[in-house]
Amino acid sequence: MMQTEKLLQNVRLSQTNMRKEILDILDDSSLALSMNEIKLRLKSNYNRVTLYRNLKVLTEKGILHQIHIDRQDSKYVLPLKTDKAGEHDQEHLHFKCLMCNEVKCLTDQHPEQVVLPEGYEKIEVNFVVYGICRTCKNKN
Amino acid sequence: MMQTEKLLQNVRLSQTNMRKEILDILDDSSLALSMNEIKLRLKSNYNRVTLYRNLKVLTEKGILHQIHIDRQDSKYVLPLKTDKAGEHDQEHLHFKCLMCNEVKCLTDQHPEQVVLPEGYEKIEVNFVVYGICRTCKNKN
DNA sequence: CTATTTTTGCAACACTGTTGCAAATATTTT
DNA sequence: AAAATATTTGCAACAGTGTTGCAAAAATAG
Repeated sequence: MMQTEKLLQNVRLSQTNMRKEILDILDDSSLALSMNEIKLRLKSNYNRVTLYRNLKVLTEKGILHQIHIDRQDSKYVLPLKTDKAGEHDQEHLHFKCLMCNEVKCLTDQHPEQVVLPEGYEKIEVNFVVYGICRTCKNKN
Repeated sequence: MMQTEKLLQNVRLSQTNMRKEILDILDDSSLALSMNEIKLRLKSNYNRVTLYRNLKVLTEKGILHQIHIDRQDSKYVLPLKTDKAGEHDQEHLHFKCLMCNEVKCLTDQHPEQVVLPEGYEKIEVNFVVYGICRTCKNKN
């Protein structure tokens, strides 16, 4: 169980219905969800711009994490949920199934420490593996 | 020096001006380029749909490699050029500088072999590190 | 409860992705 | 090399997402 109120309070964002719903939806989901998948699960008919702005601000504040799957597809996750200890930016891989398009966090797969050339500074990483998931594989 | 003709011939694509220009542009560039960056370097005023279709087909045929930087940004490289031995899909990291937006292939950084859960099949990977490059760092 | 701040919905525009189709170009065949 | 065939191009058009400004609505602070 998570308290969405606390999350919003910590970063000084107002407690609006849409924000609480977004966090609940992502908390309930075992998969990373796209903006549109989130939109479909919202109870009321909210405006798409508002959703866009909320996903943006929640990501900027570090509450959500955005995974850049490909040009047409980016997904959001609640890292507080998937990572054990509340470590926001634990580096881990993401897997996208090219058949069912589902995206999973491979939280047990931490990439080795990235070594950048002299003088380069790392801020964030985005590691995606594309392939076929077990469920889709068994369908054939 | 590369022979763009051979590349196109190998995959049975017609030798059109735009295709030859695209390959030359990417061959000349030390950086991964976006669709728009390629468009700006084309000599004639080609149609954007044609460019889109050519980048798509060249990527599908394996001549170009597309790097998914983020939702608004994807870049193309000529892997034959950057990888030594003509190994197309050598897994390596990409680095995007968040100040100058340049994208470099970190060809000497090969990620350790990815281990997927039982029953999952890997097809492709896309690993991007975001940060600040040396040049931008020295400007401050 | 009122004043202030933040958020929402709407209109509007930009850019990229995407398709269908006819005209233009490239390739193959004779 | 010209004709026949196949491929590619440019254009129109539409969809989806990103993005901004602004007034109305909602949330928070006093």
